[in-house]
Amino acid sequence: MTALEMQTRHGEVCPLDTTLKILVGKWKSIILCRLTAGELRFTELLNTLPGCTRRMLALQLQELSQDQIIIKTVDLTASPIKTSYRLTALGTSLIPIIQAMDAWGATYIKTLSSN
Amino acid sequence: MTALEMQTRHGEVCPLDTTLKILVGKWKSIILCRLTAGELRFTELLNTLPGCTRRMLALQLQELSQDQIIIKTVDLTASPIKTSYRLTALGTSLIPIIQAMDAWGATYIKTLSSN
DNA sequence: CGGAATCCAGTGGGATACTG
DNA sequence: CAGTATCCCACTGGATTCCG
Repeated sequence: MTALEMQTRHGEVCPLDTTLKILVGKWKSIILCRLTAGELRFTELLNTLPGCTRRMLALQLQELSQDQIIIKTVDLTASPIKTSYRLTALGTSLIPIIQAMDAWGATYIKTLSSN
Repeated sequence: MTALEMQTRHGEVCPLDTTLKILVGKWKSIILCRLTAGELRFTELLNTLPGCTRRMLALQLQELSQDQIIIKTVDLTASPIKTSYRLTALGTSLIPIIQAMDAWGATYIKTLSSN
């Protein structure tokens, strides 16, 4: 089920929650950070995520795809088959927010660390 | 445990994840929306959150307090005792991000609904 | 009034193994 | 190479009850 379906199914829809549901997941935020730089292959992505298993990466990519934040393209002419992932227009429109949250988090960490 | 402790405990710290951990919780985003308008009492807050139990509200407020996003003040001279919650400076600095995410979510919902 | 304690169900995510 | 399938555990959040 997509994040939007999860929301609309139960009464009230808070747009803020919709956005949060899309971003939340063990590896989603960092995947989004990576894809901000451009298209990546499954294994390339995996290699930039130490500690992430293929299963988890596949799951998180699947959810982001269903929410139309990223898109997957498969090159069948290649051998072995190559699959690539990149941000959609919707995903790209999230970048400023991601950057703002990343910056806020960095400030937050510095503030609380200096106590 | 605070969101920051959760992060720093396990190796890598992604500031974006720190921010997300703070915002995620069944009622946190909507609580933050409410407190943006100003200070509120426990019961006042509860009344604006249909479906939220006292236990859940108390839990979410506790976590937000530990993360220093909101602050709780208790008026012992009143009878019955009154407790109020309001945003801290850190919490206030989150408002633009919250508004941006809310706006993005609204656009997202409209975009996907018109398919 | 504003919680805390206890119990319980659903789910996110880890380990491992298998596949087109 | 790029995934699925299974099993399992820990944690989030719900229901209910009790307390200062």
